[in-house]
Amino acid sequence: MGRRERKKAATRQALADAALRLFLDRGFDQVSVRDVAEAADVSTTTVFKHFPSKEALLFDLDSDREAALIAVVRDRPEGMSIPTALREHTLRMHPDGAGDPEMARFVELTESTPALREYGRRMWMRHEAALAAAVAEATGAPEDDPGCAALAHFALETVSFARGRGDARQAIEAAFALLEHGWPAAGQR
Amino acid sequence: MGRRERKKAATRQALADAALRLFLDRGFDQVSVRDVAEAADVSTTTVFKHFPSKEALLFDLDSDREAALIAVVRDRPEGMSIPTALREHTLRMHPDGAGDPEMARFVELTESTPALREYGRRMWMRHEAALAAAVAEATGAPEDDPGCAALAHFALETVSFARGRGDARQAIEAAFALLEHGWPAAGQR
DNA sequence: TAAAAAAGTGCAACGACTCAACTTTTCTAT
DNA sequence: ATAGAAAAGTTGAGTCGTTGCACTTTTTTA
Repeated sequence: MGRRERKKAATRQALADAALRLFLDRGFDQVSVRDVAEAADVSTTTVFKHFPSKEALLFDLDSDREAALIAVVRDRPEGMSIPTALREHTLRMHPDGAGDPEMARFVELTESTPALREYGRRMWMRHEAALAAAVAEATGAPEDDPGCAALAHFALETVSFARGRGDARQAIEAAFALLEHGWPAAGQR
Repeated sequence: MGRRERKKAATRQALADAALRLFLDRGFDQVSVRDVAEAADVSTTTVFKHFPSKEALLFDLDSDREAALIAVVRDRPEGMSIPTALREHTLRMHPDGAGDPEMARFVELTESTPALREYGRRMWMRHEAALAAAVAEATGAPEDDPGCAALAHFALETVSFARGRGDARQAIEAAFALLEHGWPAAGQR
């Protein structure tokens, strides 16, 4: 790895670090890209050579979540339904305040800033096509089967739905119950 | 209605008209707010006194869609399930190229411009809470029941899901079938 | 090793949007 | 009816995110 690539990676890291620190400190909207650039001692243009947008400064660690999602569908235990497997995965991934306080502050920041919420949702929803394909593969349906695509879409949407509700865990469970069993008929309610 | 309010409404209408014409003509990103202001013979700042954003210039006719949504749930025919009623409503509202060509061009514009797609979705999703309350009311569940909220969320998401898929009608039907009957068990697939 | 290609950096600019001030219109108290 | 206050419309100057163009630096190629 040449000196050039090392310096590039260092600059990128310095930018991400400075951004995280400043955003947590003052709030996303109270920090300008110029501030971040200055804190990392580069020009504002350089920021956008490393990151496609201001929001992207925060969502740097974004890889192999798609792979995990697909593996959950493909490698689920014998007899477990796809919605159940996805529900367990979603609940497992969901950041309950239990983790370190740094993470808690990060989650609080992203959920309370509209631009970040929206960006996070878009990033998450990018996996819809891949997940739909995995579901189709697992059930033997045609690759672009609309039912599989709908399940993929709604399963991913679940985390967006859980946001802003009081009890996120309960919301996720209710949403997946609907996907698994459908809307209860009038008699059984 | 005084002269003042009339003039205000006239300016607002002139802005919306100019915006629609210019956007359809050149495309959303190829028209600046300044262009719209100039076409309506006001300053750019005035535009933002009438509309909260550039996107809002297009989504002016936005009222009583929520009322219709709630009425669909409340006044559905005896014996018709809520998901079915919402499915019929969604299909009925969906703009198939059948209407006037002006509408077709409008739909094409909003669907091909990312900023407009996103904005349209946000506006549409604003009705989630009201729809969830209507569903809870209709089933006798507590007002903030997570299952009712999930149905409302997913039912609205349906149109977002149908976007970008080849056959929108088929997509909507598949999505509502999932909400109505749940994910088919392994045996019946 | 020179030249050329590629990549990093920065200045200046554009477009969306806001702020503080100014003007005009409407309301209210005499 | 009218002066003065309050409300609302309008504006020019500025901020912030983001991009095009020019320049420097590093790597590759002849």
